[in-house]
Amino acid sequence: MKRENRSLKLKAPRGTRDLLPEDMYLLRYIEDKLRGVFERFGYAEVQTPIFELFELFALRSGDEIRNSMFVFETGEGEMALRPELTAPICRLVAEGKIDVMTKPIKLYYIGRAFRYEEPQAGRYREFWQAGIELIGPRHPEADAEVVSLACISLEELDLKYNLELGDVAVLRGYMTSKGVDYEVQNKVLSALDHLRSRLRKLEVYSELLLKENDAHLLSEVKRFLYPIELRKRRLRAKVEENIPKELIERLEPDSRIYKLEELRVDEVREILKRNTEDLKLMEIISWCYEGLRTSMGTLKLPPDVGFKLLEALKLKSIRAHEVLEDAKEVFKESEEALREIERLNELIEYLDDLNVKSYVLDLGLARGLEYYTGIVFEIHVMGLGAQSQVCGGGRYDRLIAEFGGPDIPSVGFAFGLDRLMLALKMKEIYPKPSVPMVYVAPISDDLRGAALKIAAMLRNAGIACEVELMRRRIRRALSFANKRGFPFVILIAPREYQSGSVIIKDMMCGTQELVSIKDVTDYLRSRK
RNA sequence: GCCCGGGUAGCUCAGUCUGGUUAGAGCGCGGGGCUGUGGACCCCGAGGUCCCGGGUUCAAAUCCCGGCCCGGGCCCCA
Repeated sequence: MKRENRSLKLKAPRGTRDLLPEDMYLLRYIEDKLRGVFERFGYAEVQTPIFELFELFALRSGDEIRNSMFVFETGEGEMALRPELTAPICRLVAEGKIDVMTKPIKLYYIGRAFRYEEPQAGRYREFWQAGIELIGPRHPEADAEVVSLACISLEELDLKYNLELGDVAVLRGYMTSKGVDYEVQNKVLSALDHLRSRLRKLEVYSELLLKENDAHLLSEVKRFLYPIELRKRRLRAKVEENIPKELIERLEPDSRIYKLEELRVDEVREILKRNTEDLKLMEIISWCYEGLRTSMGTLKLPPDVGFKLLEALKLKSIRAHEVLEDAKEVFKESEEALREIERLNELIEYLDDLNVKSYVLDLGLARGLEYYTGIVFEIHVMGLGAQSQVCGGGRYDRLIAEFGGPDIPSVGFAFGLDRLMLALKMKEIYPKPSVPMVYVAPISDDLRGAALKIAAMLRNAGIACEVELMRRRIRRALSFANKRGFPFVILIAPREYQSGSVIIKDMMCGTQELVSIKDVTDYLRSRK
């Protein structure tokens, strides 16, 4: 008690956490549910090392991932704690450890991953992932099954969710038909995703302003607009001859953003609206005139392609068929894109067959990761704060080949178990560890041995029980048993024990019975 | 890296704006009321370097400066 807690320097590192019994129980519960669903679909569990050669993750991931890994040097090369589990699984397959002739290969995993990032709600440096990889089929029915598997998993956990479905193959198909290099495609797709999230943000601000027009929100809006304004001014000042003048002139600087608090709400919203257009324009300038950095130098996207891609941002709706109709119109000149749209059409039919009917189809959804080649999807659970995404996945047909394995297509997804835990905890009713059925308390000190004997007998018979170990007096012992929630207490009293019996007290209703020691096990079994 | 909020008893927190004798509450813990009986009973008790360092002041948990740590948000993702 008098220990100096503050002198204790050893605590769990930032971003990690200790899972207490209640947490572990919930985690195992989720694991069990997911295992059940995965195995019902024919997936088999694998486990890969917690660390891998740094190269495995560095190979295809962007610079940001590079800096967000736990890396350490060994005598046998640079190692990294895995930041995700898809790459290790692909490595495993590429190594030829699984018979790739008999397809499909269905694998699942549950394990920890590590990222060196700033911790936040639902985001840790050490976190749990559970996911599946379907290796072999390249057809839409495989995609559909994977998506429905993710949905069923959440339904099994009794969680309400929102599914967002996208497909980078359409945009890739379009770009390919326009002769855009694969690596440039990757850059554009992640840039598009980034743009998308910033545009959404502007919308959110605009809505929030109507409700809570406070200084805090305004200063946040200001901070968001400031860099945009800055870039506008720079672009205008630069006068790069290769950027068309009419584009630059559309980017009008607006010094009103420096004094937002003096403006009316509708004026601020108007500024936000104008900035959404400006953001898109600047993206075009960046892609098509300034160029995108790739391993082969700075490459530029043809302007007509750039503008076309921006149109993809509008291809988003819960009415999937309409999105596809619009997409056909937008990409009508590209046979490749049309073919992918046709395939998507097939996919949504299959989803319908699998009862996946409510989702947002969004062709602008690209998910930051660069290795996706087909469908991509995200699943969100409301109420989790900034980290609402509990699942992310998609198709990556080139990954295994990139690791030096055979050219096998695959689809997969991963759940964030930490977030699932949060989501379940928020529901108030979530599985909690059970208390042993019986608590054995002696009434006098000389009967402590007897208590141990009785407990041993019960445990032998498979009945979970605890013995009073704190030498509490009977009153405190019952109080403790009550607080812990034991259904039954066995009181060992001198007189009764002498004649071969104990007192069994039902803590629910308060009644107690004298039971002969040899009948205790059966008595408790019958009361179960 | 940037923007908020926080650090006071084992736990959850009040007190801080408006500085002032022994720093509080609830829960928990220990004991008693009751030789051997819990749940919303009563009484008593233990338990604190008020995150650290410096400054202002007759006087600092309280005000100022610096630091550390924790939580939330931006970015990115699970």
